Amino acid sequence: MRYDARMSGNVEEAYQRLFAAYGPQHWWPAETPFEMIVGSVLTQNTHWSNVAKALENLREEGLLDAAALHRLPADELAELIRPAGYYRLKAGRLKRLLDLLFERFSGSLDEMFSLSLDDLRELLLSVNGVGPETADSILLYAGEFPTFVVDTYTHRVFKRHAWIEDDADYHALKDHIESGLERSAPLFNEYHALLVKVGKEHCGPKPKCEGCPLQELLPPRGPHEPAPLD
DNA sequence: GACCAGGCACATC
DNA sequence: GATGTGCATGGT
Repeated sequence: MRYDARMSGNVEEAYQRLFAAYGPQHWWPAETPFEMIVGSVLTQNTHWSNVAKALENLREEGLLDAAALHRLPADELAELIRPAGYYRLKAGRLKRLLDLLFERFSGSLDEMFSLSLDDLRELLLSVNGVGPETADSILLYAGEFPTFVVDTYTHRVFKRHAWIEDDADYHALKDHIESGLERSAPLFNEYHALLVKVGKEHCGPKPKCEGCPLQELLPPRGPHEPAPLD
């Protein structure tokens, strides 16, 4: 996704610099929309390498399939996703999400994704264990809806640079980013991936600003002064 | 061994 | 409404 002249503000400037520095990220590493839905839950507060192990366990058992996973008892699911951590919690969350898929949409992802963005977002959020980031991940990465996924890295990058107030919550940051960009699923996908990339390399709990593509975007409080967060 | 990671719900004040 | 806590594995 290349820079588009209609984008504006530091949101766009940051994207432009990140894309120039890192190029397309080809996110995310799941093969099907259903796998992305499962991954969205498994990756809650968890490194993707652990999620990949859990997904591989499911793949080996032929369980990366909505109907098959829906039939699997929660305790068996828990054991298979153990490498992803919080495995009992996440097994329950996945089962509740699958219950919704089958009770409301006969197990059809196409039918589920035929809802409007706002309606489906609200529905996903009604599932216990699906919060704003998980809902937006499902909508963007599996459903290809133009909704921005705000994660820990997004918060850190935007607050460290003082591009948004320190107390900005999920939706404040989401609205800020969405309003500064063309509303496009491929663009939101790429931007989120780039923020994770720069987050891992430069904007973790301990900032490593040397060589950061965002270093020249000077915030009011001074270059890369860590914001009082975390 | 401590620290961290593509969160979320629930308890308590 | 804000703040604290449990959930758990695996890599650095």
